[in-house]
Amino acid sequence: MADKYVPQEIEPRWSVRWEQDDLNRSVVDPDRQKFYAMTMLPYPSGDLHIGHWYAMTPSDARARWLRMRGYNVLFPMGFDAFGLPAENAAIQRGIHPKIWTYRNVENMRIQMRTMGAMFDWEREAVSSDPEYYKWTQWFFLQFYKYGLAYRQKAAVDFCPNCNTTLAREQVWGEDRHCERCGTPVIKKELEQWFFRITKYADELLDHPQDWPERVKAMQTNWVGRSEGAHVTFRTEAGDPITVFTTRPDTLWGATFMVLAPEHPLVEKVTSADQRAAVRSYVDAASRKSEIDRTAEGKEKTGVFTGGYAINPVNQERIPIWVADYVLISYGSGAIMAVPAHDQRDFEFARKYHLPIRIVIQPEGVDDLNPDNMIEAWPGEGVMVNSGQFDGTPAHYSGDGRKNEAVGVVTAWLEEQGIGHGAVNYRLRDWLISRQRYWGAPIPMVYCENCGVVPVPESDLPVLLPEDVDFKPTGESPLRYHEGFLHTTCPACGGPATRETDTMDTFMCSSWYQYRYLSPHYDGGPFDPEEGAYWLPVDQYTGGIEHATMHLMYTRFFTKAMRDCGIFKPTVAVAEAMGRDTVHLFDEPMVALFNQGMILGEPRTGDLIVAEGAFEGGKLNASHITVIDSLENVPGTASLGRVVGEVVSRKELVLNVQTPDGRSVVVDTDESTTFAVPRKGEDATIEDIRYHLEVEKMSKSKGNVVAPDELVAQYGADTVRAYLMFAFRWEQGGPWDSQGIQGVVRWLNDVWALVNAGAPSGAGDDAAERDLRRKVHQAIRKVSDGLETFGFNTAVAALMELKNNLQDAQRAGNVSRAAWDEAVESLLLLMAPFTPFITEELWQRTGHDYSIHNQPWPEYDPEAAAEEEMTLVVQVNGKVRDRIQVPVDISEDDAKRVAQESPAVQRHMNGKPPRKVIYVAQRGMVSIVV
RNA sequence: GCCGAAGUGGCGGAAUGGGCAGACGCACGCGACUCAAAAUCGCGCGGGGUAAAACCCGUGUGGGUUCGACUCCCACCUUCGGCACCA
Repeated sequence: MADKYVPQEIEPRWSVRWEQDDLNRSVVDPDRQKFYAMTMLPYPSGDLHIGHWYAMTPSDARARWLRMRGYNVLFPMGFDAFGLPAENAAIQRGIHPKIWTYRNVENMRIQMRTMGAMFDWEREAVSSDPEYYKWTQWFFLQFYKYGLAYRQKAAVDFCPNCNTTLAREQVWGEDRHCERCGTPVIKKELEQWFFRITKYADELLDHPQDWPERVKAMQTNWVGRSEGAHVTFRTEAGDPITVFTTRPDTLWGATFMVLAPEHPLVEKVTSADQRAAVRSYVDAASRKSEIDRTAEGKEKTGVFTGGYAINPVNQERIPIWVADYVLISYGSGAIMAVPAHDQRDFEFARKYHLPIRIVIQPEGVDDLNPDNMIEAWPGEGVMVNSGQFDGTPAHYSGDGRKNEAVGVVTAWLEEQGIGHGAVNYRLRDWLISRQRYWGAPIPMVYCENCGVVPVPESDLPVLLPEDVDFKPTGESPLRYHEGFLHTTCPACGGPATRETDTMDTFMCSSWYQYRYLSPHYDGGPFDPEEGAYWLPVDQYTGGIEHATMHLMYTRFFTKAMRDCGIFKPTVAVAEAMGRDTVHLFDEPMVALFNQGMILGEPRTGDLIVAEGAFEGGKLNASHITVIDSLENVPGTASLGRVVGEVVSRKELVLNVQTPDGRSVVVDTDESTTFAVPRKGEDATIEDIRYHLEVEKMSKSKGNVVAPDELVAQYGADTVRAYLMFAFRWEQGGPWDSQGIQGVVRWLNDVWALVNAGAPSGAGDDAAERDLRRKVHQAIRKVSDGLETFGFNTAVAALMELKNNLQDAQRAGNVSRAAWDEAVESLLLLMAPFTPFITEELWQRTGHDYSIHNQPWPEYDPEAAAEEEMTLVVQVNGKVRDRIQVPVDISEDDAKRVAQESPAVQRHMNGKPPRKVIYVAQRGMVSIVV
């Protein structure tokens, strides 16, 4: 009897061996085709989560497969190590962010090594290392030099209780409260640094082909391009008010204008008698948060300024209103209101009894009438009430929103000098300033004489000081660090102060794919020799949650780098290598794939009988018994009792739902006794299970799955394979702690099967052909699965192949040679999924180290082809018989055999066939009578 | 409201370009082994129907195209995700 499969013994042994032998070291080799595979790097939170395994191990399997197919594969890993949690730990627990972060990094490195991933640790990059953030700062300087970075006042979220600025993700809930103390946040104006991502708005709309449609759609939405025209109205005093409109063809229908409350002209156009009303409206609007403005629902509010504007197309005098449904941050902060053809304007006009004029009359329906319209008509029609343009058709063209009237009117506006075609975007520039300590300092200096001065490149990095105080003062601790704050001006040598804000951590993660190439290189952000070979990233994988932030920023970064000339040295080397560099550095990642998320495992709460005394509505329990069904409730006690399912628990208090749907509080104390069958009589309240829904894993919900424990229990191979088998990778789903048994059995079977060796009987030709066929069918399925990220079907095919091998072993009808060939293929096909057990068995079957450097088995369609097939016969579209026939049956024979079938004849009822269809590829005959 | 994705057994899921619905697993049931349990092995496992077959129904709902629809078209429902007064 062969020994047992003990992954705990095998896995550490091979980990050490692979590391010693540099098995996963990837080096530039121009003679081989490169493949840069990358998965999103983790934040060093301290513990590797099952979600990390779910994201990384399938990605690793695919990288391994590509390596076996002959690619020179680079699959690096690192840490996105700047960020808020480190600072929170400092404030809450008094640990320095650096110590906390690096301790976590160290721990996670150890955890990650158990995954068996082919990470090239020589290329590890940690974004909080000075040798990393030096270059993050360098990028800032380059962007500044090329006009892509600028400084401006902007509002940030601020918690008045914690006295600190908050990042977006720290603001929670509809009422926008502080994540830590629950106080509603307020807005605060601060001078901040921005990157001009809007300059790339159009280019960002043009996505790499191999990106998911979902991500493309989200980014397109985010950029929010809309085409139309800028038209300049004038106030009666002659001040220009430029508006953006997508419908210049409705200009003649403008019956009023609306300014955003923050619009600079509000004060000036307001008449004396309206001043008080306007001021109070503007004040009220400024006190409301964005959410308040929208949370009030659809009801629009506004106030008349008393001022008038002149419509440049017909010289009409129209009133100017102020309303907060017009946003200062979009377009010009002013609109022309065309209530007949815009729903928002329509609602506003109805509420304040403003005139409505039809200028697009729809065809084929009753004419619109301003008096009885109940909604705006944004659709197609013919221009009316529009002077010389009356009769101009306004129909949407096939390719988008624009109608022909827009083009005609826009041309005329340009001719008249009152407007011009324009494009507007929803996208805003990227605010990168953070009033935070644990990030890369922005390398800028403020001098009284010279103003804003960049730190010279030779002075980088601007080091983050370590001796700082973490009192929540509302500003970065850097502001109070005298040694950091005070410096000399690089231009004039006079006294100056440093910028104390640090950079958004999305900056660090915008270029890490480049730093991986040469994490210790000091001649630039990355070594051009490496870049010229490996770039760009061929396959990027990660969570969908980064669709609009990280993935837009990293695309912007690459384009900005290109325009700053940062790729020039790389291009030169690449061209010398013979690579085509046209558009090579326009995008950071050629292909993208998003995996889903593992959710918590649902379970029902324990059914309990709680006995004790009622006090008000709550039961003070003296004894609690867990029961298996409501049918065997134990004998009645004289005391009060509650029977039902435990829905939740908070410390010593249980919430119990009774069968009639009532919710009862059951309180316990040290004297309460518990009887839990699975634990015995000495159980505690900790042993009572409460109800869990399917929801995101979190410590507070008590539904997290710890990969370390799973690895200790089952081994990494099992955890890897289970994560790949149990879910559609792109979808994810709730964890199922029972399902892993299937994978446990599979690997145990493979272990036993391979160790047992070939069956002793003589080979049977047909059986051997059969086995070989199964092998080649598996090669195809597994390869297909890996290609398309269908890891679950790939593992299913491997399980099936194991079943086939078991059958052959039991039948004992294949020769040793045929058996060995099949086993060898099985191990090779499994290697990307379960690297440890396959390496071990590869060695035990007498093969040369390492299985991971072997070529991927070649698929032979002839070997995979079936000799027989099941001919499916349908009569009037319903399957009536299945007949075994040779694969190469002729069409005539197939049709004849089908019609001879008794079952088929029965259903033909003696009627002649009207039509007989033969589908050779599917082995099917369809008879119509 | 707009944009996008998805609805298949008790559960996770499979089904190449319209062609045998439910691969592979989990759970469950019955049997074997065992003093017993676990592990393991064998059989069964969408619903109805039958002694067994035959047969009928079945991929969110309702229509349509087709010899044939999980797959294509139209309308709708539900769930999830993104954006949201964007002029």
